[in-house]
Amino acid sequence: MTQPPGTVVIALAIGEAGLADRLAALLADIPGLRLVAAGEAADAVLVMPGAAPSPDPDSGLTPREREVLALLAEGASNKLIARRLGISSHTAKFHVGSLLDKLDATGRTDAVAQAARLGVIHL
Amino acid sequence: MTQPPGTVVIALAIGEAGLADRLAALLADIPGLRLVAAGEAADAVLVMPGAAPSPDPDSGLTPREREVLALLAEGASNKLIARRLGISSHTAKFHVGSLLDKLDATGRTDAVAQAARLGVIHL
DNA sequence: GTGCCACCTGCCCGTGTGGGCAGGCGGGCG
DNA sequence: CGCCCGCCTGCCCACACGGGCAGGTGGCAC
Repeated sequence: MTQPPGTVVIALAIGEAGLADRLAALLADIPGLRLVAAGEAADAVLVMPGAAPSPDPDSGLTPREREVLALLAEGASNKLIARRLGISSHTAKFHVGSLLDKLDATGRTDAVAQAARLGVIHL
Repeated sequence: MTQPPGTVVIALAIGEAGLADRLAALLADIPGLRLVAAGEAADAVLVMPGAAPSPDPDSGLTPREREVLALLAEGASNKLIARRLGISSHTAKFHVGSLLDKLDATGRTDAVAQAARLGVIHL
């Protein structure tokens, strides 16, 4: 059987049999798209929703704190954060302190690591 | 617009724009299947294959440097690192400095973030 | 009006950080 | 032997950081 040029090959990695069967049936006769065969590489994979990275948890951070956190994750000093956001370094430090409290971190380094672990930021 | 009973809702989590567009187009006109709307839960998610974390690149770090990096990622100070590894804080600082050089980081916070991005450590 | 929240600002102080300088040792290799 | 590498150690210095204290404004809800 010849492969139509430009066909997208999809693998099914769905643990729920009912959903897997329904998806297989729905995708079976779509021109330009087909299910992966054994031993073949797929272009994309259908998985259950829980397998995707969790959405950013809120963590109760204010918008400003999120801005500061993003700059922290770039290794920015308080001075640089202040300059970037157009605020005083004292204010930057204030927000850093709030982040440390909310993320239960011992310092900025720990805050960035913890935020990444929690999925609050993506490095 | 009423929802047809039993429609499968699919979310697209494809980083490659070309592939994402093609999949969106292919899936758009399938009866019994539709793409997820904003703020809506999906039944299944289409992702790129091989989304697993890349293997740890070596990055040319010595064993000691790796030990220090792991402690850095816990937010440890040089003093704490020294105590943990049974060395002087000067030596701990020396290794931190080497890490900054090798990871091309501006400081310890940047080193941890960069190491995580590179897959050298896992947070 | 009051209280809460987010954001802003300044100062003080002790500790931490990063970069520089110096030195050393042991092990492996040519 | 000399060289390289990894690891260790000390000192000096300027700057950064974190925690504490104090103050302020504006917006919003009750």
